[in-house]
Parts: sequence; structure tokens; C-alpha cells
Amino acid sequence: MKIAEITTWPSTFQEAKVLQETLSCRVVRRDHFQVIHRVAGIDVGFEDGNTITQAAVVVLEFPSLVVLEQAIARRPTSFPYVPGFLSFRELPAVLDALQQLTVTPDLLLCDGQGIAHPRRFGIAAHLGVLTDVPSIGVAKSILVGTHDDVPEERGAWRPLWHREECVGAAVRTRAKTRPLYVSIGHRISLETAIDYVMRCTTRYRLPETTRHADKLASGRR
DNA sequence: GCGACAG
DNA sequence: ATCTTGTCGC
Repeated sequence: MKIAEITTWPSTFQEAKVLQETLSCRVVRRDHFQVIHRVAGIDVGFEDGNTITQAAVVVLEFPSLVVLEQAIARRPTSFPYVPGFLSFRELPAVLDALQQLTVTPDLLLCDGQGIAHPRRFGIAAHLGVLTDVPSIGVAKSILVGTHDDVPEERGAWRPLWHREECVGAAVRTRAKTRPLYVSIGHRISLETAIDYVMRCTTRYRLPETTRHADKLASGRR
């Protein structure tokens, strides 16, 4: 797929923060897409003591969840891991991998937060804005916010609150396992995002998209 | 100032 | 994220 947006990568945290505050205005928090036929899972891994960043993208047919295509990109790591600035570390490699795809995904499921972020611009929101493809943040733990206890059964969820605002949801994708944290990335509402995450999840805690991408990024095929 | 803190 | 095998539990 082609990525039209010209991307700027900051060299200081000050610049990065300003960029997040500027681009966060572009996030569309309501449903704005057509029929979803292809869903992409994205994951990033590190090698050689974190000096190499490897991004993996796997495109699945929706709703069958059959694998259609996959891509891998590797490049030198250029930004440290600092909570709140994950996208600057991982997105350069992710964009490389996305550009290799021969088909354009209709929806991106990204490891990490969407707008459940101090400046409402986590990695899923950043990726959505840069590609202009609908995206969802699917995180295994919280960056910011709190929530009430989530009932044990699969499908149950509770709002994730941060500074009086609902920024996402704690979602039980599998009974008796820790919830996942789902948030708006771009061009999708929270309710719809939760629905797509559930429809991409079968018998495990993580969505099939994420599981395929995890496996590919860690070199297990 | 102190503690928390996606991957 | 990553270092790492078998093992305990549903």
C-alpha cells in the first residue's frame, strides 16, 4: 500500500510532544469507513540488544480471519522506549512493512493505545492519522486511566477513564483472563472498535490479528 | 518531590 | 520489548 502523508520524525522529546499535540486534532473519533474486508495485525520486536527494530504486518480476510498476506521490515532502532512516546520508536519500521503490502487493509489493529494516552495520541492514533486508514488500539496493559471491575464473562467491558473523559475500554476477550484495553485509533467509534476486536478474537485472549503478527515478528514463522 | 509508566 | 524449560492448573 502507498502512504501519502509525509512523516516527520522528531529528534527531541519537546518536538515529539508538540507533534503529538498538533496531530491529535486530526483524529476522527466516529465511524468513518465502508465495508471491512481486510483487517491487519501489527506488531514490533527488537533484536541485538534493541539496536534493530523489526515490524510485522499480517492481513486477514474479515470475518473469516484467513491469512491473506504478510510483510516484515527491519531497520536500526532510532528512538528510545519512553512511555508516552512509543510511536516514534516503532512506527518508522511499521510504515516500511505496510508499504510492502500489495493489498490495502481496511482496518488496522495496533499493539498499544489509541487515544488512551496523556495527549490522546498513542501509537494506534498516530498510525491511523499517517495512513488515513481506520485503526484501533489494542493494549495488554494500561498507560493512563482507571476502570471499574470488569465482569468475568467474555465480551464484558467497562469504560477506561482519564481526566473525566472516557478514553477507551477494559474488555474481557476471554473469560477469566485479564482484560485488554481497547481505544479509538482513527475513523472508528469506541463501541464499534470493541465489536471488531471481539470479532477478531476466537479462543485466546489476544485477537488473531495480533497473534499472527506477534508470531511473525518474533521469527516463529 | 514521589510514584506510575503502552511496547 | 527481551532473557528462557519445564511445569502447574483449568
